[in-house]
Amino acid sequence: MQTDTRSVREKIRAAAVQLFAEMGYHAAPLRDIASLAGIQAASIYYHYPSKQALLVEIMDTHMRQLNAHLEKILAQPGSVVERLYAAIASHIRLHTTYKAEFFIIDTEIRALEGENREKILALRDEYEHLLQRLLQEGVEQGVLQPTDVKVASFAVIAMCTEVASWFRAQGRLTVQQVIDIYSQIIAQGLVRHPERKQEESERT
Amino acid sequence: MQTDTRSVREKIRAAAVQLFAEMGYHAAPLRDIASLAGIQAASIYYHYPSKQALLVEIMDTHMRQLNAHLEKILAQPGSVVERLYAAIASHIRLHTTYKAEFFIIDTEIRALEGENREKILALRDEYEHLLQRLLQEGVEQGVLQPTDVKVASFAVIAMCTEVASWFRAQGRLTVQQVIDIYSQIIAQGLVRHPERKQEESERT
DNA sequence: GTCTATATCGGGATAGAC
DNA sequence: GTCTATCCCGATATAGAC
Repeated sequence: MQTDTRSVREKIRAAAVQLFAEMGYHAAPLRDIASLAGIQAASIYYHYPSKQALLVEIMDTHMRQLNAHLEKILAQPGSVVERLYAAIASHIRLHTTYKAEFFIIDTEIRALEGENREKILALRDEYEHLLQRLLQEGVEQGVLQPTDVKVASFAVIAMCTEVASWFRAQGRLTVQQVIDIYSQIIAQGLVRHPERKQEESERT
Repeated sequence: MQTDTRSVREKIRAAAVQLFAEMGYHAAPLRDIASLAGIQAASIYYHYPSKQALLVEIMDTHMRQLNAHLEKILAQPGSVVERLYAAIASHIRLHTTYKAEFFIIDTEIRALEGENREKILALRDEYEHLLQRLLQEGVEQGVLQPTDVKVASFAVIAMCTEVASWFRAQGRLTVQQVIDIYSQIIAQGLVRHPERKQEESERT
């Protein structure tokens, strides 16, 4: 046990992350956030102009981080499939490392007021577009299945995002194991096609 | 334009569904729900004991409906793969038909108080277990890829559930098209393996 | 920078008339 | 069954001392 060296601002933010995730934005009283941070409610206003500003900062920070990681991956050399695996790994790694933060992003978009909402949604759109561009490239190259790229991007993002809801750091699986399982599901699907040659799948 | 034949209770519930979905449970004032239903806020209490009861009824109804549909599908004859396709179709069909209701189920679990939360979570667990049993059977039969059945069930449910967030009835795709696209992604994955025979996939 | 005290408001819920 | 009127509480935010 050593003394807490985080700045008050950081403590407030961490407390907000915890309570927004546990109770939801509207249900989390500023007094409780302050209490968790070890100060009085009024003191928060020296560091943040409003409760809403706290929410926006949390969402903005990690959406930008998510986008930055994906941009870096897409800019790297390597095949579409390799970059897709890297994208999946990055998404899951961030969503497990910043579990609460991304859970908030995923569930509290509605709590954003006015232009804050537009701003965060624009970042989310950007992320989706980056992934869609990769998938599109793969489909055109013929290395990915011909599919609806928009829908496929939603599917991949949804399943990888939801890891933040159920993953437990001390649970049965490591992050790497989760990444491997998801990668395989996304790449090959669930249905086994043993030595498929010419014959069609049984699907109508 | 004909007269509204829905009971007042139904109107209240429909209004609650709309506003809970649009604004979130805590952000939706009972006065607005009443106004949408064409009555005064106090009149709601003749039909429902509390705001919370309204939320519980909405969630409970549709979680039970979802489970009932899946149970029926699993009890039918047919291969695991056929039943999996039927399960996906059922999930997506319900999540697009009752888009707002399932969006609420997906985002407002935290708003449930005390034992209400346990009750709804138990229903969700039940659904997951039903799907897991099907997947497990498929893996054991060798018709599904060897995978982590729990994680696979989360992945399938997450991606199919999120359809409720983006689907628009008047949008580019019909429900059936969405079902077909998702079925293919879940079954075969995104990576193409042209005439794969013995050679391994390029994945490390 | 943090505190105490408080302004101000909107929310769910209730009482009781009709 | 639905209304009007209102209770009562907890919420964000502000004022101003220290």
